[in-house]
Amino acid sequence: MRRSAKASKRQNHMTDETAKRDYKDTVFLPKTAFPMKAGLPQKEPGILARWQAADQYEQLRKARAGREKFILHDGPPYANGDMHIGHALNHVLKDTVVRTQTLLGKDAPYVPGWDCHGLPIEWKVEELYRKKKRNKNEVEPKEFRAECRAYAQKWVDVQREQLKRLGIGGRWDKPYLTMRPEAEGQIVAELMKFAESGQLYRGSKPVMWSAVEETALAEAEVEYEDIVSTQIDVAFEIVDAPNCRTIEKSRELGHEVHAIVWTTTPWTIPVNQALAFGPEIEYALIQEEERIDAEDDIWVENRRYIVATSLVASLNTRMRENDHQNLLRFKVLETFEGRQLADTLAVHPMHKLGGFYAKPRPMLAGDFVTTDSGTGLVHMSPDHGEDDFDLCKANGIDPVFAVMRDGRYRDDWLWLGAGDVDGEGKARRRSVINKPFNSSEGPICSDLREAGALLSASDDYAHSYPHSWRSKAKLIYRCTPQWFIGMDEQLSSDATLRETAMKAISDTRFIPEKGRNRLTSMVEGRPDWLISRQRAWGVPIALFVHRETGQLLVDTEVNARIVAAVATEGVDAWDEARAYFYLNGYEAGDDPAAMEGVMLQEKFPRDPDDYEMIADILDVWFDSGCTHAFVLESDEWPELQSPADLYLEGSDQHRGWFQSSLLESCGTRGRAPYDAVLTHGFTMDPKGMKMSKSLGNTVDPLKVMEQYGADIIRLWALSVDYTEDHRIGDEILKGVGDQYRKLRNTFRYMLGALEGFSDDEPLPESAMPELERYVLMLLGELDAKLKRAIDDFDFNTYVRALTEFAAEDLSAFYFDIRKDGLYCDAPESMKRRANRSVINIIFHALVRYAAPVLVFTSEEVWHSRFPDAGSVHFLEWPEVPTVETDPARWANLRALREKVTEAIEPLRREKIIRSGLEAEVVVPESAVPEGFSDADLAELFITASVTRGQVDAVSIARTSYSKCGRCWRLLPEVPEDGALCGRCDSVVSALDAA
RNA sequence: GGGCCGGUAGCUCAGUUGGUUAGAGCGCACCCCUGAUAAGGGUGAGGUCGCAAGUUCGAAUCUUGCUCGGCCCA
Repeated sequence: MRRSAKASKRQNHMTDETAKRDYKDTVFLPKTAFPMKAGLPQKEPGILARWQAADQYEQLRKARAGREKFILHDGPPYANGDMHIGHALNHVLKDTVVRTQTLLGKDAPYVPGWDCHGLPIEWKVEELYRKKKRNKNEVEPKEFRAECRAYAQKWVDVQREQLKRLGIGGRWDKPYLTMRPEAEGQIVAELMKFAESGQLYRGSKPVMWSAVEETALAEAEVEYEDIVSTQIDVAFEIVDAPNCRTIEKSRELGHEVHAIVWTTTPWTIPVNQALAFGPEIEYALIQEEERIDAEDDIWVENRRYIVATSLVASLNTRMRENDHQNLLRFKVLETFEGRQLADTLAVHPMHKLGGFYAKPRPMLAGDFVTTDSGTGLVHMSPDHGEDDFDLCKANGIDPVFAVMRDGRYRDDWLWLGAGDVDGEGKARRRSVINKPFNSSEGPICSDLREAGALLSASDDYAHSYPHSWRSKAKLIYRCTPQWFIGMDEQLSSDATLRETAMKAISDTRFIPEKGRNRLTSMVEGRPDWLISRQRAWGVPIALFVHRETGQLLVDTEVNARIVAAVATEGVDAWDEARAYFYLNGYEAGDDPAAMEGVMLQEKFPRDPDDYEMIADILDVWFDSGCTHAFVLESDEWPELQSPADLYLEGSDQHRGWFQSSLLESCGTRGRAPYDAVLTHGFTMDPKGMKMSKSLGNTVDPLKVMEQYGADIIRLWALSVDYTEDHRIGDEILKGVGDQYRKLRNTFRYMLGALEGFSDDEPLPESAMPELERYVLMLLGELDAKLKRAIDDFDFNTYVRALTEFAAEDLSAFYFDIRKDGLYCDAPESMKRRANRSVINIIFHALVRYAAPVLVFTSEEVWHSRFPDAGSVHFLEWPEVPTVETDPARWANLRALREKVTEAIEPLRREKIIRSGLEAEVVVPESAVPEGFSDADLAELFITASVTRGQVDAVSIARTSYSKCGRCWRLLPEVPEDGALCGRCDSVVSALDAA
């Protein structure tokens, strides 16, 4: 019977003097001061401080001067509020792009920027005013803007520190801000280019309008909420239907025929100007079939109605639910095709008021009419709907501007205008978003009911409706004068802006590719670009319009004066007091006749009174669309150039910055400002649900940094598939932490293994054992894979390849096999030197590979080995040796190794074998790849011995050899447990002698 | 409501033009080691590939519908 290891040990102690010696001191264990525990939250700020003190960004620019450039142009986040997880992901991706390109040896500068103008900041400042009981209208615009500027600057500073803490490297001492005068001037200059090329025009258009804030809102400022509205069915009597026999026949028989429209915005009925039908839709002539106990006698016996056939049933339902007293049902008399309604005329229910209401309302064919809901007939008010506006415009019907800024009808409006009072003399006029005003009992419904035109009205229609994101007030469409950039103007280049942009999209690389579709479909179908806003905090639409002719003044000299002024003084330079100068180039008091070189027109100075000085400002999307002009092309950041290699933002920016930049650049420069566009998805909670403060499922990156460290957030951001939506949560972060520790320990082991590694120790690859050569080949494969991943911006693959290499090829395979040699071989032995040479090569490669990902930890690792060296981030991509080995042979070897470990396991469970070193292995001869000796196999499998036999499967037996007291291997040459093997004996002798 | 995108083990991800028992790493369970030790090694259990039809000899992969989630738009 074999002695158990425990028993033999005890016996050695009792019987053998030499076995008592503890050889631990003679073993070359890894030694390093690099701690296992990271303590990132404490450590990272110190590393940051060192970078800052060393002026890292500037030094890096110098180090890479003259190299091929890679320009990632930062999309400006809005300077409002703390960094959130979306910013963190976005900036980690950007930083990783910059750092990987830098690592590849390129000069990859990064100038961060902020979007500073706009409504959200105005709102914050106004909120502060309200708290102080100040009225914004009493504040000088200049003062108000100064406070907006200060507010934006405050958040720029806050976010800057937060992003720095994340380890984002960049020109933090000089970021670009859209509110710098230089930027504001360039933005005006860009606007002038559109004006000068004839792409800019003033039009009117229904825009999302807040009657509370008294402003048009951008799409991004609109949010949809579920509300309950009043729905009404209104009858418009048809007075002429030249192409519809069905209607005419009925009319000839003495019936009134009414078109029924359905709406959830009763307030638009007073501004109705037309009706729309679907030419492909089938309509029905209907009349009431039964009615019980009609009290309100609006049901005229001889009336017939027109609605879409498929919607008769739903109309019936509304009628019934509307009034339980009057159970009535319509029956279909006849049907006809919608196109027969062409040239039909109806009259407004309030036509008796005369004036605006007297004119017959044409019925127009509209592609947008559906039979999803309503009646298949749509009431049109060009003032208050986009479809309405477009269809009416096409038919020569102009908006009437009946609703004022504050949401009330104009004073002179015939119905519900200022003079409209109820029986008690109270004004009936209210804001059109007022709920009672629209209700079934409100003045509109009452009047329609009285006019016999209200078929149904119920305050029960639940739907999603646009609201202001700030005030939460309901929004309306309201027609207002606005400035546009035309998408389909034929330009001198012989292409329209739309065509130029489409071409630019096809010339752009998209990562992932699906972004191309998205941008294409948006540019393809988008309307003209609305760029004006009626607000205070922004870049002025610094234009003059001749009052008499309505002509936009396009004079390059005037424009140049304005641009120069804004570029030095900022947006406040657009001041009425300066109008004379801008228009004429000299001050009002000067006598042009007395001036030298005076041009003819200057003798007849332009009178500011003849010109309207536009008070609108530019939408912030125009600002940010100009960043390429005032950042990439600017002399202020000489490290940059245009076009950018890459724009990188969230997928929402297809509609935002990617598009505004594209249109701006195509309109002024004929091409995109970028060669490639990378988009990332959004970060969700652990269940894949959107994060929101109200749900309480947000993850605060600042807290994650406090708890785990910035490197963990970075590793997280690079581990997920950023091209899609992805998740974050405690479990996920814990997993990332595990992954981090694995990498960290691999580095720690290498640091320990390389302790005292000197310059004359490395061996050439040619002198290395095959295992070393194989591992170098694996490193070469990894290297190629990582390079490809960088080219593809595929950081997920990058990180995975890196961690799998560290865990599988190094930790579980190579390091495990070579532990024996590393710990126990003589320091000068070739095998140990080869091993350390390879670990050294791997160390230099891995610390570089890891640097763009774990920016802090890699620095810590690097300085742990080379305390006096510069930053790891100055290093370039490693040159890994190219080594030829037969990969298939090694793959087979590793497969066999797995079979062996698998076979050992049952014996381990039965306590027959503990360590693999106690196993004598027999492997099927056929399974052993060419060229490995039995001794090689024993070493690679970390077993006592391997022999090959004519067997089908691997078999294991416990060895009868004794265990070396130093290296713990069980070998035939060891006389008894605790004695030394030959190798250890000579090493120990040498040490003892020394 | 419309357009686009996505739903593969507990987690993060692979799955080439449809083709043998759907893979990896981590985590987990168990075992070993105690000379990488709040580490290291090994083995193993986890998936009706969102659901349902269809095409096909054969579908995670193609088609349709549904469902859940996301972005954008209304």
